[in-house]
Amino acid sequence: MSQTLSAQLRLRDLILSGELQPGERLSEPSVAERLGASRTPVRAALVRLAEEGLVKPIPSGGFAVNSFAEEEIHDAIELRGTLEGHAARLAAERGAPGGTLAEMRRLLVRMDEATTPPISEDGFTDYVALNAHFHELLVEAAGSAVVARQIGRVVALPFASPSGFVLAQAALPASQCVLVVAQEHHRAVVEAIEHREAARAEALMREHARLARRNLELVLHDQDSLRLVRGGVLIRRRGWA
Amino acid sequence: MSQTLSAQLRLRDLILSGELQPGERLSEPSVAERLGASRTPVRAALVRLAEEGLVKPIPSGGFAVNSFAEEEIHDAIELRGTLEGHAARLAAERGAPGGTLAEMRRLLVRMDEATTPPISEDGFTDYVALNAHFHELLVEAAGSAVVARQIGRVVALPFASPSGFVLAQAALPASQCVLVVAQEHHRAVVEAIEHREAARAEALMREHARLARRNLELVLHDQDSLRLVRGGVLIRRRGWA
DNA sequence: GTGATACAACCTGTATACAGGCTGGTCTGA
DNA sequence: TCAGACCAGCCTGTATACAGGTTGTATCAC
Repeated sequence: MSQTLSAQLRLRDLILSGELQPGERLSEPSVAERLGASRTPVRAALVRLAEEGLVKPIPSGGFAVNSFAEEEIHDAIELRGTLEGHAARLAAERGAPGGTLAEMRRLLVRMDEATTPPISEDGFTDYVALNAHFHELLVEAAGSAVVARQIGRVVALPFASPSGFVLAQAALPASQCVLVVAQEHHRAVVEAIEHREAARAEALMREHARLARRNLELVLHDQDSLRLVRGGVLIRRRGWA
Repeated sequence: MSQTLSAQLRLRDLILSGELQPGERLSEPSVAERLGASRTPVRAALVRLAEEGLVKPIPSGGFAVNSFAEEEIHDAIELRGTLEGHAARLAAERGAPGGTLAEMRRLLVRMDEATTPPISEDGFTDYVALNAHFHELLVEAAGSAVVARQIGRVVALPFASPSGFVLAQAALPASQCVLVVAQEHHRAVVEAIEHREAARAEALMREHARLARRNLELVLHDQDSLRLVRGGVLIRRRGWA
């Protein structure tokens, strides 16, 4: 593995885990020393993380750990809904590859199994992986590299990703019902794509993203579950410093 | 100006003007010599252009000038329509700042003047600038940095930008009618945002982007007008090498 | 004549040295 | 005591040297 990639991954972990505080300046020499690399790959890694949004350029040069207002995350999730709706619509309009649809259906069965009440902790963990895969397949079904790239950029922020709040949700009451609704969305969108019902497919994915928005609000008022959200430490809550 | 920014701008110009051919490998030493900079800023510029999409990473390392299939541009324009529709909907739902709306209305008047038949060549040039500004204001009206950033990424590709095909359009018959329709969209979307008609605002911007798709098809069958499209040399036409 | 191999040129990834500029603190004078 | 200026440390942007790997070509063997 290249030093650049290694630095990018480790730096991302340090940020998302909260070891590097939001607002903290990331000087190249200090990061380089911490990661045991030279300034060149560290610089490249910082540029990539800035692209992802985890790090923000400082006017006088260099980068600092970024933080996110609740409204921004709101917007990012809604934007994901619109983009995934776009992808679902394209898939329905143009027709999705048979193999992709078949895999989505297989995934639906496995997700049903994972979400059959009572849901164990492992069930949630399994669901996170399966759900992420499902959303990847949806993008694949649209068959557009341009759309895939764009969605990838939004989803790069972990709390904007489809599975961002699922684990935190597990710690909340009534969480099992939310999963049931989410599953229904998944099932219905596959059906809509198969039947070439474009408007329905789009509307479903938009509504689907709304579940994440609701989870966001719930989680923000529960310090314990917020810790379960990857990158949750970067979230600036309303009325906080 | 920094060497990095200078290299980025000049390299972008070289690519969009066709001086660097699509598919051509851009080795750091050769580019550095051409631009009179050292490898470090050239490398940074290449990374940024790769982010924009003008340049594509090569598996074995380094970058090559990218090219675009007609379908990709299709998709990029439709994606822009969806994102601008998203922005228009947000603006209508949440309410746009009064100042922004006022400026959009002022712009409408000036665009009307520029597009009153018969339209001179200067009229088209003026319209390009005014149109670009109008679309920027639409994004501003949505009041979301997340959305603005995302739209900015799509629009970075010149032929996916709102004014990408306007100049080429000037060389085509019936072009004046298209401008009239586009203007009607502009007028209507401002009205929709003012009246908080979210669904209407969104649908209008989607349809608005379709005009660009139609222009794309027209232009692709007219070699002369294709030359007027910035970055047109990067477009791979169907059935071409 | 063709295929495989070896070599040479080149290119990327990385480390590091250097110059210019910014920041923060301290000291001095009013 | 407070304000302003100066100074030192640090940091970024840039240039360049070096090592490892890749590509393309030329040559040799079959």
